[in-house]
Amino acid sequence: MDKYHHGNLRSALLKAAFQLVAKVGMEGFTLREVARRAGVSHNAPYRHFKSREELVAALATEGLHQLFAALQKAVADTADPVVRIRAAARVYLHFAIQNPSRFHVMFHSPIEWRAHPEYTAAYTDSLNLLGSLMRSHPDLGIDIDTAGELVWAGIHGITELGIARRLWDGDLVSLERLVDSAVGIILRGMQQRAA
Amino acid sequence: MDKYHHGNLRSALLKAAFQLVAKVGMEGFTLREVARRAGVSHNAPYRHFKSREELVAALATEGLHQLFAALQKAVADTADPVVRIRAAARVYLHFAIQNPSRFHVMFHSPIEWRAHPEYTAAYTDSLNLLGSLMRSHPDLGIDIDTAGELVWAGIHGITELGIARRLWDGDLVSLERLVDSAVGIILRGMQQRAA
DNA sequence: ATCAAAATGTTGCTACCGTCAACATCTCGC
DNA sequence: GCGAGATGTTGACGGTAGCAACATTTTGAT
Repeated sequence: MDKYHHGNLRSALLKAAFQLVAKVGMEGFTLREVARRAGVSHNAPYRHFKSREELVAALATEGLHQLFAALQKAVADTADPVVRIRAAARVYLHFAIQNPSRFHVMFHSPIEWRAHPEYTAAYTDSLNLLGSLMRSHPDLGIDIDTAGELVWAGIHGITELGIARRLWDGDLVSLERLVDSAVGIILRGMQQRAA
Repeated sequence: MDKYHHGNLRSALLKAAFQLVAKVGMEGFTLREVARRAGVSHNAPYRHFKSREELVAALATEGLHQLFAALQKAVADTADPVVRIRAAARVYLHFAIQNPSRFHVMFHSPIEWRAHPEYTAAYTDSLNLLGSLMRSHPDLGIDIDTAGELVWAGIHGITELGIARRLWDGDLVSLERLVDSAVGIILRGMQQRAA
């Protein structure tokens, strides 16, 4: 059950969609253009996605899976909690900088996510990963979930502003330094509160 | 030089646009619908905005002005640096929570901002305000600009995730607490680095 | 005060988009 | 091998951004 007329058109559409969104961003992202790039008629996608929004949701979900995989890989290298958190933060940043449009789809699509449980599930995966990292860090002096949210928010904020070119001269290394600083500062700030 | 046929159609269009974007978000935001709401023909806006994108850019810029004004007001109440920073952070959060679509237009519109210097200028205003707040805080033990960027990124991250309902149960107070915590933790983390 | 020119608004068009309905074709289970 | 369901196509409809041509109002020089 793999090749009918086209052969796995669904994943071909997703691939074409990723390429298109990388090239033209969400503005100018068109269902018809995706179909064109997949070499099918403008209505073929409707056999695999109920609507344009469903395709975008699938795109976002797939992006989250990629991010989760990257986070897992980055975290596997060491057991030191701080190093792992920093590694995760850097991967988050890198992912976004290298795929800004993809990141945009993942986090800024005006979609009612409650109607897309796969998305929420994929989201929760990464969240849980970060949570477990925080749990392995001793002496945070603050509720674990709150600690995770704060670290996440800090990284996310730097990443967002980085993508938007607000605090970025184009030098990825300096942004990376900013992320490292943020992780250190936030963790230190939490510990001091415990004292 | 104020009233021609309609009378200040430009600002009427902006007002209509704000209402429309608040009601339907950026998806479904239509130049023609804006014109309809302003009671003019579908092409009248083109006498005041070169394109749809120009209207969106004007909307974003106007939103930044509103945010800047709110920040200024919030900061005027006291001289204590920490209190001022916290007040600014809360205003940032409130603005975004109360006008999520407006916030979205301001920060997520896929527009080449280099082509819109008024936007960049409006942006810089708020940035400078935050910078001056940081400058009045003693003993940060870190480059002032970097400190400002980090605080800003932290607040921005919480705000973004708050809007996206990632870390929000609908209770604004708990989000506010999170922002307060973040400000305290980040400032403490910076100071400790100095020691 | 006049009147040409500029500013502002309207009508109508083109090309494109998302989506629906009807039709065509392929593949699988029996 | 054949019918049913899955998959892809064609054609249509209403809506949108933007262009061009036209209409109307205001302005400013005389």
